Amino acid sequence: MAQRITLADLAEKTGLNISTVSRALTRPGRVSAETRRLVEKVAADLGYMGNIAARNLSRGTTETIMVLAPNFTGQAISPVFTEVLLGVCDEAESLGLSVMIHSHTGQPIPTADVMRFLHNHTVDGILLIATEKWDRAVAGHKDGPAPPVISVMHDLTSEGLSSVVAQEEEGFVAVVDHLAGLGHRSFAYIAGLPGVYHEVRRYAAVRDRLTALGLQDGLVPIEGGPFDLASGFAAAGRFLALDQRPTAAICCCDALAIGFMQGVRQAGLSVPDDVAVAGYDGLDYTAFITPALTTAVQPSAEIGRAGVRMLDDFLKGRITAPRLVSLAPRLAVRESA
Amino acid sequence: MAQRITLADLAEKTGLNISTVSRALTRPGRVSAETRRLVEKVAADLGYMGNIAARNLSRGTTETIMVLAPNFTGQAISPVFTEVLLGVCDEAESLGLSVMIHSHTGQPIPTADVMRFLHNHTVDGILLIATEKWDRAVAGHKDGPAPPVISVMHDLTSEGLSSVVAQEEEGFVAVVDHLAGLGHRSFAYIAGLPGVYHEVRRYAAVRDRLTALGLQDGLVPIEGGPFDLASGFAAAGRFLALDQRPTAAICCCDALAIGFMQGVRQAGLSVPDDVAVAGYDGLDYTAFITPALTTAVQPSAEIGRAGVRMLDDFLKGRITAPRLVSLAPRLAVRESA
DNA sequence: TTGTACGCGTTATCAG
DNA sequence: CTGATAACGCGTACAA
Repeated sequence: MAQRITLADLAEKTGLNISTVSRALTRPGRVSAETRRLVEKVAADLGYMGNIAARNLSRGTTETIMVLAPNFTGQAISPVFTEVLLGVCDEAESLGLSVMIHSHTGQPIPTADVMRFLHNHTVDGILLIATEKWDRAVAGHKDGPAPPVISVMHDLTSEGLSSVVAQEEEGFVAVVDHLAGLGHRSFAYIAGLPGVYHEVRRYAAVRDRLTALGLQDGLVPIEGGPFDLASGFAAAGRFLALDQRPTAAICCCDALAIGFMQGVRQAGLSVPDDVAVAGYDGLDYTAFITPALTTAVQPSAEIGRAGVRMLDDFLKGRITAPRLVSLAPRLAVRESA
Repeated sequence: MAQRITLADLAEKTGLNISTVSRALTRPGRVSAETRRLVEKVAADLGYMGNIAARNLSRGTTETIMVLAPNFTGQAISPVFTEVLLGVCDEAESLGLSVMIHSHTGQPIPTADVMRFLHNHTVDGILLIATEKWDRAVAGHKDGPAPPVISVMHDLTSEGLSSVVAQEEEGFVAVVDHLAGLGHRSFAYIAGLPGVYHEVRRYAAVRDRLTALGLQDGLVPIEGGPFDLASGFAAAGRFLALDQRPTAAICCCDALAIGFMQGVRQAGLSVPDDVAVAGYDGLDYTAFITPALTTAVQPSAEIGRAGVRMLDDFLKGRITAPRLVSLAPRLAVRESA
């Protein structure tokens, strides 16, 4: 590679001191207009590009954030994460931040390994996506201030981490209300992975809302599994085997819903006539299948954006105490329910 | 943050010289077993983590690659890119490479801007995803050796860039043959974005194969658009307006196919009875919709992996001349055709 | 095998 | 406003 041109070269060609050249390039206001123009011209002529590695070392900062995606190296990455990632990249770019992506399979996430990226100056901050657990003790901020780590799609404020999440409960309340409004009185709940944050919260939201409506006796939890299509398909089998089939199915997420619909329809049931189906997430393609899926659309990309903004605020020292931002989903009523 | 511990600290605690400590950590074989253990112990005790920024500067390398995703900041990111990204992260991790992700909206891609990431030592190499154009002249390797840039999902060997692609032609040949084998004699082709690499190649493949079969007169190209669901839906309208509707529709990609199916079915047509539909890509959810989509499944993740391997080989000097790797898709025959 | 000394390219401090 | 100089922390010829 070329990359010979350094500040020293510019200093030589301009006859200025290397420090002046550096200043002219990074704090244009701190030098005379004349010097500035000169430096800029010579820099352009010589094709100066700088050396990020050197800058990082000298400044002690990288202007880079890392996003940690779970199960990325698995069967299929959730389209939801993709959306979040989109928002992350978008916002990061407009804030002048670079983004590094790192996948991890472990749940709970290896906290120490994550902190290492901060300590060894690989990145300035980290965005956790849908991370189940965070141990503030092993992270080393048991009683000290929180590190530049933000949790997205999972409320980790209890561990001292600022978080941005969707109001999942609201989403499921809307789903339940919609279904109840349609006259349904029996509800299957197609579960996600047992014990997992999202699964627990969503089921609780459904159960509580049904209880509030006096409909709790109509709730039939059905084992689902990982948040994917195949699990939904498998759940359909369990649903079909029921003696008394509920007239509505509330799925923990869209992928489960799609798989579920496929399963019941293959068995000859009609959606929504025999069983109404609703999901959660709002994946784009749910609007383009037949029947189009009724689902609570969460602002995934916006969640990513908000996470990056929060991280940036944190890095710039604009916020210091853990904060929680939660964004509202909206119900998209379509054909399936 | 803590991060005080440096090699100098270890040197002090062990009584060894800083360079010995450095060696013990990076070339364990070049020091005595005793020193090595001592250093490792002290390093562990003090919680030494190193400083990546310093290492990068000193070594002149970052052990990081950048993947450039197009249109990432747009409507919806293609699930195909997500798959590729998955493979990239997977392989990069096993090769000890970090990955940075950067989106760009411009087509053609701003070659100079990309080269800058290399010259300023932000990353060691770059993976271009589905990049339409690359100008070797502005990239600065008109007649010199190629830079550490690999193109994925788009053959750019003509511009001197090693590339890894899917055998799209084979995929569409398989689709055409399958449809013809089913007895179809008239074929709608739902196009992608006009002029774009994939669109051009795929249409040509369909047309050529149909011609080879003597069926070229049955080909009816229909305007589609961007590779998304909405474009497919819109294309369905044009298809429906045809005087003589073909009995089969070959779509430039799965998203177009899904949207198209949705459109024709809403109009009361049956798939595959009134019109058989086939796609290309093999998105996972195409198997879980009704009717399940017949499509050519390309090994997207593997393409990402191969791209990273190739880039790594390039960086390690194992390969130097531009190379082309192309992976075969396989036809998944399902319900839609 | 270990130590010395310098280079990597920038930024920042502190005079001038 | 500009210049000299000292970090930044690590890698590595070269010498011992």
